[in-house]
Amino acid sequence: MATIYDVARLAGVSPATVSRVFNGTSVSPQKTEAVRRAAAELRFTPNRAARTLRRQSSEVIALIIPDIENPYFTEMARGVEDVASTAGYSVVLCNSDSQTEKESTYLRIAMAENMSGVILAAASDDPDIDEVLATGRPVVAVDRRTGREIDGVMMANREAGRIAAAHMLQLHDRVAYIGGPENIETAAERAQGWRQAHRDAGRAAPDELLRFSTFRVDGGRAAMEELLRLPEPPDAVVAGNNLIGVGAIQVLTEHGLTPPRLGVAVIGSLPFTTLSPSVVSVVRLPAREMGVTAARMLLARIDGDRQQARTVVLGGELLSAEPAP
Amino acid sequence: MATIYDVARLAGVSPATVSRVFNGTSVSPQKTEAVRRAAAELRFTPNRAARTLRRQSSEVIALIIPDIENPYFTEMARGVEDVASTAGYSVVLCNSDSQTEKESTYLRIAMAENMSGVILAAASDDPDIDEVLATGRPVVAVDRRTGREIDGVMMANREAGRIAAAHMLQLHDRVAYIGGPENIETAAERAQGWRQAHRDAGRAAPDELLRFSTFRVDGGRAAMEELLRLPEPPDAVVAGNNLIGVGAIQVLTEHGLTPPRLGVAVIGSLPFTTLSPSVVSVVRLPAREMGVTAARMLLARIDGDRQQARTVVLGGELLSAEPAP
DNA sequence: TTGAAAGCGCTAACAC
DNA sequence: GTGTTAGCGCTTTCAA
Repeated sequence: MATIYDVARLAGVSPATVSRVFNGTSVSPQKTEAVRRAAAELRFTPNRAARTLRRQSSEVIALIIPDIENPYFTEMARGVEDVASTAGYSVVLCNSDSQTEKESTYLRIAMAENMSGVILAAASDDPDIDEVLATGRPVVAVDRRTGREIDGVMMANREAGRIAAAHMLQLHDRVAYIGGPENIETAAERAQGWRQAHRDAGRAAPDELLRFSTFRVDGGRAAMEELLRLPEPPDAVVAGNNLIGVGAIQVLTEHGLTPPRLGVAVIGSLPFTTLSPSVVSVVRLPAREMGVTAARMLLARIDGDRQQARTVVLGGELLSAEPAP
Repeated sequence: MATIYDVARLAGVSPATVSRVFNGTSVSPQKTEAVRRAAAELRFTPNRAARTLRRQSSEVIALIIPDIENPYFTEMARGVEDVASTAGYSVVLCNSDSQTEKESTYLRIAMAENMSGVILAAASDDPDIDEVLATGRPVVAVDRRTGREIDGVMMANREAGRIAAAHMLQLHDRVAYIGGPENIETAAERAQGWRQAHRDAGRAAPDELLRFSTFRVDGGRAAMEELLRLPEPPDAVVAGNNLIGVGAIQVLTEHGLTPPRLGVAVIGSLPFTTLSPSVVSVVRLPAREMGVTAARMLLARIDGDRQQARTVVLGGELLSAEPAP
């Protein structure tokens, strides 16, 4: 790989001038042209490690998510990437696998690589970000709060849970809820919405129909199996995220209870569904928009935005499978 | 962030000794201990930009895929990541979006960042990798060939197509095929398998039932719609990849033809399916294994393996929905 | 506008 | 085994 010295020699200028051409400071038109020509001829690309070392920052942002195989997060990643790449930033996608340890490793790497900032969908409610913040690098939280005074983009989880459950309660009596791990705020909030819907309908929330599981397909499967084994099983279920929805519907299908035989509402889009859209209600969560918003906030911070930390809350949209009364 | 000079001062040794402690060359136990203590106290993490600049290589590998929202590729990514992170390497996941231009950009970044190697699922059959290869960095091709003499891990595409079609031909007469873009080898090979199956069965391949589309859900949808509008529609269909399968089944469902009313075989796993496993035949492609194998080959090359380029071909596994005769 | 030169933090060759 | 030192390729003062 050619260096600026090679380019400088070929163009008959100093290395500093080459650098200036590539960084937009004023250079005479002739020299600019000569440098461009030489750079093209040598297929010169600035060495990023050197640039990063010198500048103490690189045009890379880290996006750390808990599950790269979950379409909700990949959709969000697309949003982040589109905004970032338009602004000339690259995105490094890191999969924490919901493990705080892996997450910390990636956070250290982000620092050690002098990355410009981090977008974090945290694996726990107390992620290891203080050191990153101490270096002055911005962090934006997505989907899950961090307990820090930083920018964030969240979903209206409680409201999403409430809408989904309320919708089911219009046509069903015993509406179950399967959520993610109780210690993850997202999951807890959505469950609160389910409770709220019962209260709003003047009923007691049937806690025997509430299950906290994992945000994965197998979690949805296990919980649904359990619910069906109950002496008095539910006649409808709210799935706390997309993958739980998939697992629950799989189990229902295996038991001959494919929706709408048993009512199903899912929080988040049903990924790659092959069901008719008219049989399952979905509270669509705008994942891509969450990514776009987070990326914009982060870039603004990188550009020196110093205003107080803001949290943007995005609402879900009910795509109803069943008629409102 | 602390530097090795800070650590050296605190530990009462030279910077070189600190470096040695972190790089495994011989240092006396006492000094090692002193350095470790000082490093811990200062929360020292080696600056990667500096290390990379000096070493001319970083412990990062790039994984470039055409569609980050396709579970086939994210499953592969998991395989790559598991192997790489065990070996102390980080994986940077790049989404080329099937655009050769974006792909080239990421390849340049990989070079400019001095990454150790690249795993590439190419967007075209002639990707822009010669410069990377010229720098001596290894590239391993996955899923799609590159026309270069480099290591690769491919699926037995033709065979997968043949098995899927042969299976459908056991119970059906008019077996259609919907594949990805004809100019992508993967797609063309699988279609050849479909033709082969017809020949093997002593029939002419019904080319009016062959559709080349995109490897996405909308591609599968459009092609399936077309096929159903035919004066003499098919009674079974082979989907050339997972997402085409999803799109095709969606359309069938909307037309009241949910499998098994019309026979469906899919090449690749049906992502997050909510169908009963007994209604759709799947030729499972071992995506994770492809990633694992590719990562191992790449790491071996990085470690100096100089043997001739090899291509590993992985076979698919038929998960049958319908009884063999 | 341009060039010379210092230095970002680290590693590796060399000297002891 | 350990320290000194040069230098990876770039950006950015400082002077001209």
